[in-house]
Amino acid sequence: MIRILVVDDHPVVREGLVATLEDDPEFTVVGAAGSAEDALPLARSQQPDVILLDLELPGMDGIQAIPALVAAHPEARVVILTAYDTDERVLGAIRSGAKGYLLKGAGLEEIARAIRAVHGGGSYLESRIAGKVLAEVSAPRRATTLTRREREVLKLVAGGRSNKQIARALKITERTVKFHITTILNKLGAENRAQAVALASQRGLL
Amino acid sequence: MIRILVVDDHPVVREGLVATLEDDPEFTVVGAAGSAEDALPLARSQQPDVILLDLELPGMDGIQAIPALVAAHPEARVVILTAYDTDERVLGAIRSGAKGYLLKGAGLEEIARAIRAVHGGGSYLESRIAGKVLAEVSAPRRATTLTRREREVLKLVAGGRSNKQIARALKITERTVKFHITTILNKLGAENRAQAVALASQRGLL
DNA sequence: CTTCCCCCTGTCCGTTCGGACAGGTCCATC
DNA sequence: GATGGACCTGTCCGAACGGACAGGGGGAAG
Repeated sequence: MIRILVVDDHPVVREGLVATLEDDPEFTVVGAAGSAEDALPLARSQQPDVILLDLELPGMDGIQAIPALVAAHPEARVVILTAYDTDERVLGAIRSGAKGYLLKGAGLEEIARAIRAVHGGGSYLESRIAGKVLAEVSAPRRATTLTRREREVLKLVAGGRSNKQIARALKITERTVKFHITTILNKLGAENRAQAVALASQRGLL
Repeated sequence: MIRILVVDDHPVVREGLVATLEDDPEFTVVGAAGSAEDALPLARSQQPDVILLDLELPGMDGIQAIPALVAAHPEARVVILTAYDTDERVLGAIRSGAKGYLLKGAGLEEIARAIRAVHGGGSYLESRIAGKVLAEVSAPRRATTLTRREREVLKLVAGGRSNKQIARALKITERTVKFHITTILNKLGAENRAQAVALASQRGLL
């Protein structure tokens, strides 16, 4: 009997998961929450074997929630079930300790397979996700990680501000703004600021 | 007894909706489909009173599916239940004939309310959605609709192409490209191409 | 203490943008 | 046949952009 905690802010999805998991005699849902904050005390008190976690949550971010949940109950194995499939999200979740990653749209049998896999000490990545992870380890890591300052600059660029305006806003020189933008373009592989905004947007960096 | 057809490509959401709707004695689910193509014959054969429709579907787009479903069974009232809340999606769905619009995250009672409302000949818009619709009718129409050509140009801009490159790609003059871009900036209310890309991206125009 | 990373600054220069002026054709609707 | 929308083109010009050169300071980790 695998004890499961469901964390999803959509009532429909949450109730659907609870109902269908309960149908399977090898699973029992010991708790359901709509936010990471609500899930933490449940993880402590209910001692679930597996936590099914959505990444898009109100309040605390899903990625941050993973270590917090594991800290609350170290035996728990976390399986992500979300609509997001950007590299940042996927790799962030894996690095934070998720043992499974499913995309919404996954069939019920696949969810069951993933739960069994991680409960048995293994891991389960949906094929599309597995591909991303493999690409990450095989490629020496194309620096997609922008520094805090670079993200600040990029957000202002996306807001339509000119270099001069950004300089004023951040209290730095226009020259420094140009420097940051050059770095951003290199890291993202963009030709100019417009493409940088497009790439950042589709990778969820804004 | 309100007859309902559920259309959603996520098995979890679909099953969750079916299960919880069936719990309510005033509803009966007469069919469930994962795509518009599968839903059309069901709409014809099952004659549902209300169709719960997700907008993100494989194959035929959800917005296009609305008139098709209504054509298949004119008595049906369509309620949208989706994660998208961009102006384009919302207004597109309403214009296409949707009578209700709910966001994923809506509670089960709210979904029930919406179904009863549209079945009674009324309509039901979640408050956030209602705000968008009101803004649309009150404001004399801020032209958010880009022409085909403008979208073409904007996509190339987002791809990092310069005006000269766009001109070559579209076999027009660089001057004409500038003309289109000026129009795009005005329509989107952007200061420059970078912001235009950001706005277009978050409104789902790319 | 050295190394590495993030952050900052400077000059020079060719290219690109975007606004403001003004004009044309094609096509569907009325 | 007129009207309006989408699409196209032209010149001029100041401002903005992005690359290339080269350099300094502070904090964290080894």
